[in-house]
Amino acid sequence: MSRIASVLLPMPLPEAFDYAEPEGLELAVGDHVAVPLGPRVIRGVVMALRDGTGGNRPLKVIQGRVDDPPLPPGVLAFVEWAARYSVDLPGFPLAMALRGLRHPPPKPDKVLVLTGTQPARVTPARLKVLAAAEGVALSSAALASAAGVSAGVVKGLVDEGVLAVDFVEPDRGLPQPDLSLPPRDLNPGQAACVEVMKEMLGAGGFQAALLDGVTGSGKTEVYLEAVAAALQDPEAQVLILLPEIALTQAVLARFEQRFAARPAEWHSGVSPPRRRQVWETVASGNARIVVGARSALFLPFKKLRLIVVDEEHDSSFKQEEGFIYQARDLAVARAKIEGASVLLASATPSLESLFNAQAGRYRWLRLSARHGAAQLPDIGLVDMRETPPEPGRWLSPPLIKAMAVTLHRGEQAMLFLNRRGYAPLVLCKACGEKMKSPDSDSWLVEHRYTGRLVCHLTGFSMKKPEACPHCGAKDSLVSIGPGVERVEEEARYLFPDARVAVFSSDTVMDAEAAKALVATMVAGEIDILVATQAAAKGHNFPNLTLVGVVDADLSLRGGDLRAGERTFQLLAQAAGRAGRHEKPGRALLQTYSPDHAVMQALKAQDRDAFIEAEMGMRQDAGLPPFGRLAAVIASGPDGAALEAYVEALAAVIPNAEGVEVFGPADAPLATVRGRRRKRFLVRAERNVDLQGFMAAWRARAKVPNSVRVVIDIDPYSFL
DNA sequence: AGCACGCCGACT
DNA sequence: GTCGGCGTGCTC
Repeated sequence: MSRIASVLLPMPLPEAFDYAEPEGLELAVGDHVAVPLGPRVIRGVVMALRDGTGGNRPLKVIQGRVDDPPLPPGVLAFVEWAARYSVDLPGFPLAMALRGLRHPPPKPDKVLVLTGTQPARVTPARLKVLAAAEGVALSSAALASAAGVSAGVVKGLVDEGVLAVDFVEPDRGLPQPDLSLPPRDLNPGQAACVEVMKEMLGAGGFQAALLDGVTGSGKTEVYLEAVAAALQDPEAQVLILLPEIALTQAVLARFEQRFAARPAEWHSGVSPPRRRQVWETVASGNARIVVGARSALFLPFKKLRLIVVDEEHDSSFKQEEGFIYQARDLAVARAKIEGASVLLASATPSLESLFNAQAGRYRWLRLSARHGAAQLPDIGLVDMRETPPEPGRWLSPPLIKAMAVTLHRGEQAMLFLNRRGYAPLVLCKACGEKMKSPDSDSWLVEHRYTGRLVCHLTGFSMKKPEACPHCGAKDSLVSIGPGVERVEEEARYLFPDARVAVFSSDTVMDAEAAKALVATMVAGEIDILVATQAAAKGHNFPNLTLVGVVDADLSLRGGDLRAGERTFQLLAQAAGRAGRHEKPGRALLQTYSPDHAVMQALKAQDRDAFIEAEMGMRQDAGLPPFGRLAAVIASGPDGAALEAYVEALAAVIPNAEGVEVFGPADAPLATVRGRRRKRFLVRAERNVDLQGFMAAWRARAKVPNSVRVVIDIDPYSFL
């Protein structure tokens, strides 16, 4: 009996395609295969096999098997689940699962080894080389430097046949974690959490827990021990998901300390050849611990037993472009598919996770005591109406005074402002024209370091003009509002002797630079650190005792669903920077609305009060986690075609119980990169099959060629 | 995503 | 008279 293989291709196709299994090739589900597609040959993955022939129309025949490690069943199921969940084409999540295979593995290293031949002439320099080469295989440059001789001496010996070129595989086997090392001392609260985790892992099958502990309460120790417990199974693998790569170095170091081996690392900063290596060691089961960003969820684990999602509330887990997904939710799904445990950890859990914990779907592990001698910082509000900064300045007198005291004591201060650049808006004081990006509605942000105006949405940038491009007035452009660069300027002016540095994605481009800056801060070589969100979490600065939040109201403005939640999280995290160690810390929040419930809850450090208020509000409005949201964003360069499509879509909204559709409206940024954007927002009851509704709706209207439609399940950014 | 097929402008 | 622009439609 011949067989039909259902082959999924990493391309925007609606479904897996059927191919005939060739004579004499025994395929298996998960195998990589090369298949003809139109005039080309594409690599795909066998999703299923069944007996049969093409029937009416003969099927094309699979060209052959590609010799890469097959995808395990868990990944295949996960890919299908993720596509259904995101209402998107299955080729996209498959492409993510194959990301490690796009590049060849690292090339073998060229090394020199002794052949046993004796040199014709023996010189002192040659003797040094022979001694250095004894029993090792080094590259010629490394050998020359180890022997302290020039490259010429080494080359001479190679030419004489004393040394021979050999090729060795670069270190493939990852160092294995040492599970015999003693755990760190845990306080009773931490020990209790670890016990629950051990119980969950012991019970087997899908289990979920929320590790809810204030900043500095020692969550990392808890999950390190949970990892140790999971790895008692000699084949088990664990995945630690982090919201951004700036955090990975610190976490990798903690694991290295605990297990005397560096975990495998997976994120956009890892080189393609290295990625392939990691992908293969994950597939073979040799990588026991993987630390990575959200895309690590698609790795081909052989026996995944535990997923830890650290800083689970962090909005960077939401992938907003291309294949749209919320990595925290997919982590739970992957754990379910694998029959593994998932641990969501945060000092400020998302309302969604708290909701699940309250409902008993997740075990709720609470850590309240701070680890060691560190104390919670004292949080104070600065009423900007009572004690405003001088005109054109952004730091209020109380904050400046606190900074002076801190610096005088030889301690460090951090000023936190979640805005890159110098000023978020430049306008002409003569005609009032606002500098905008030519192909988008967003304001151009002034960057003084580079002297340019930059659109943070599209990347457009231009030199700051001398005269207003609208009315031609000279020297009429004024910078409105603060960015980190401007706060840095003010800090330097106020404290000319202080060492001031900026931590933002403009000054700290990659993980290396982040590491270097953190080290400088820890070493006490910075007095005032001005930081955006990039530095709001994860690092331990022992001598940091003051955090000033320049604009605490920033995310309270605008009608965003999660604004209050985000502000609370951000400020709690930023405040948590101060006084992690022995020195008591202090946080000062500059606000124009000190009476706002969020500000009051923060000041009182009353998280429960905040959550209760916020949950009540969400419940009344039927918003997540009590209801579900989805967005449709249609965009295109042709305004008329877009309008027509959106009208057509509005006319065919399916009738469904418990679903409300709002729109079409201009998306808040109505033009991006020259494309107009329209948006529908869908609100559904919790029990509604939202994905089914969205898929059915979209299928009812033909999409014109110039229009692109994106469905965003559980949208975060309303822009 | 590619790649072909298909109808309208400046060239050997 | 052709070469080629990229619009649109298909790939088991």
